[in-house]
Amino acid sequence: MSERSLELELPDGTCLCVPFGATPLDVASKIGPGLARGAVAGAIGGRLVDLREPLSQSGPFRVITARDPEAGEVIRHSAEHVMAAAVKRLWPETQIDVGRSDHSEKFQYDLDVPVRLTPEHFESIEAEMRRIVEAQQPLEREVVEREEAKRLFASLGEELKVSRVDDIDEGAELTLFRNGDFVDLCRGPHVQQTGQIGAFKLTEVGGSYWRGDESNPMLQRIYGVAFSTEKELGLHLERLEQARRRDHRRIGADLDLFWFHAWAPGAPFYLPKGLVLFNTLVAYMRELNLKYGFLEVTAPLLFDVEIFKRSGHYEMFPDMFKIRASGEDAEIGVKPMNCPGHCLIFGSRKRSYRELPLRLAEFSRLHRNERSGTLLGMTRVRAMSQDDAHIYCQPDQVEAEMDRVLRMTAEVYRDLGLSGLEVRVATRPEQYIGEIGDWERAEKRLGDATERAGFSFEWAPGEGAFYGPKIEFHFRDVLGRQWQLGTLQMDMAMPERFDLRYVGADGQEHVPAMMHKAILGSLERFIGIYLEHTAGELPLWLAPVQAQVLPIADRHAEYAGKVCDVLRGSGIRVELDARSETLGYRIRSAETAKIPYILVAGDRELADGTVTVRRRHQKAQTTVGVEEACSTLEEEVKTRGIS
RNA sequence: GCCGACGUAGCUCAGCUGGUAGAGCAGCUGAUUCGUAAUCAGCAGGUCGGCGGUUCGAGUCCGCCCGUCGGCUCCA
Repeated sequence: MSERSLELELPDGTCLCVPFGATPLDVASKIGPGLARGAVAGAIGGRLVDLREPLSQSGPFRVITARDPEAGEVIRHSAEHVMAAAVKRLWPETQIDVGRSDHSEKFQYDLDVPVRLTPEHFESIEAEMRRIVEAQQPLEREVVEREEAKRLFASLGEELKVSRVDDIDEGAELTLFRNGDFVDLCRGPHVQQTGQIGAFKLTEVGGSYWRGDESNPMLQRIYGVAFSTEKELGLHLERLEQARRRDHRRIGADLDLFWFHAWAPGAPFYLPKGLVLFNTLVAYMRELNLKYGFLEVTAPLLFDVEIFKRSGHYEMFPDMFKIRASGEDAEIGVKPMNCPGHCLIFGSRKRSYRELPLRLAEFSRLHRNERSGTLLGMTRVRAMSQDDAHIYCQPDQVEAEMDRVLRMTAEVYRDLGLSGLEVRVATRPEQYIGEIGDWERAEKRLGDATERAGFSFEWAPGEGAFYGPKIEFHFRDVLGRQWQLGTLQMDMAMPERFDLRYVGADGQEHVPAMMHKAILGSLERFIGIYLEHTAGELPLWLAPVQAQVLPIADRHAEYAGKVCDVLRGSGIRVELDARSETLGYRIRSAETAKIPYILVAGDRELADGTVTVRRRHQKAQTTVGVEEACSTLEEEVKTRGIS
């Protein structure tokens, strides 16, 4: 291969030799004019390249067309420019800031617009966008010098953009993309002409701080989605509708699980059925605490804030503690976490190495003064409980304790049917306490333990807690959304801060190692996530009502009541629905309440001492003896059957 | 907290440019006694989120507050 040419390996296996500096569009034209017309980008070695960008390397090459999955991000990126152009046409004084870096799902633009934008403006912006799309404006790529770019943006009154140019590293090549009179600093890639943006829709508008900093003025951010076809847009909107139906706030209200009142923002009321779910989860975690050697405690709810000054939380979260009993000198705080209390328990008497590891678990309700704008149903609350525990051990026991927690974690996620886990090890953040060397050792120990437990993981640099690095478990739900659940964290600060010591085998005092563990995390948040994941169709062992007994007519009510008694005697949560409604009506009522089992009792069942069993969503039924139905349910509860 | 939208019966929503509220479902009562996703009839249910203002008159217009939702933790 000469220096003056590149060798491109095409998807069909053939090799194409092109001159150095040829563009993907040149290559596409060489292959065929139809392909060139349909091209939206090139890809070399899997990396997207703008059609107008000169190629500088050999390798596997593809032309991306509207049919390729990668086309979406190119189309969205170009739609983003079209949107900004449309807004500038409508309000010429608008200054543009920046768009989105990840176009895998949506696009956005931060703009300084002279009007307060509301969704009502979308129609006119979209109409303007449509005009630009229909005009099939070519997107032109241009390489410019830094000073030239600054002069250009200054002449256009784009002060925000001028300052963005200053942010870019010296020596980096600056490129502009133009369509019509719109010009933006941009790396691309972009479609050839705006007509390739098949379908788009603006979705949201909201504020965003200039450079993400709350002390800066606020710009307006418009979000949108774009696809190559109307059909894809339709599918996208359907997915949103599906997510809306699974919204845990809706399910929680429909199934009478929990409720919120304006007088306690961010603090759920658990209704009887919701509390069954909560309590069942706690009972399950208690079972595992016993199995894995965790000892449950309860520390006080209100504390002199001295404890949080000691732990370091007071300094980190100064707004978290805002209670003062009148006439008292001490500032009182409601506890936002359990660890300081557990440290007091550890320090309550002299500790021997013989009682280590000491694993203290607690389910107490915690209160955190989360900012009002961040509250969201059960998933972001101010009052919550965690399946929390703190482990105090000798330094040489840390590995074994990590392994123990990771085994427990794997067991919980398996029992709950949560797959699609992704694990991250989060390292030292900018604000931290302790020594860097200790941090690095702890980070490695966490990574190693994760691998020993059979999880693959990724590093999450700078995302650890201020007191130590942590393992984070992320779970992907059936709709593909990712949620953080459990964590295992090293704590390099608190044992010293609370002056914790144990007497070792050598008769000397030592500082214990400390770890924080939560597997479900906040139970409120977990319940919210799990309801969305399961669409409210909880497995039998967690269902607030496990079975509904339906007598066909009044004359069967007494027998149905007896069936209920038998099931209740075995600990099954059962309800009788003897309303004078048709059977079909009551079946529907039980199905929409997502009750796992419907047991019907009529003349035949009364005569034979049986019930007809209908599993949720299954039309097929079987008739079995009451005792048999009872033991089937008992077995399914016991084994925590998923479905 | 900041930006924006929204707040009408338990739920989902209607209520035009101001003239003192309406539906479906749920609930209750009665009839029906029924074999696997909605039987019929009737009844009841609302300080229109709260407070203040404009007006002869406010669910509707204006202001403040509360709540909920969407967004804000950047990075061509």
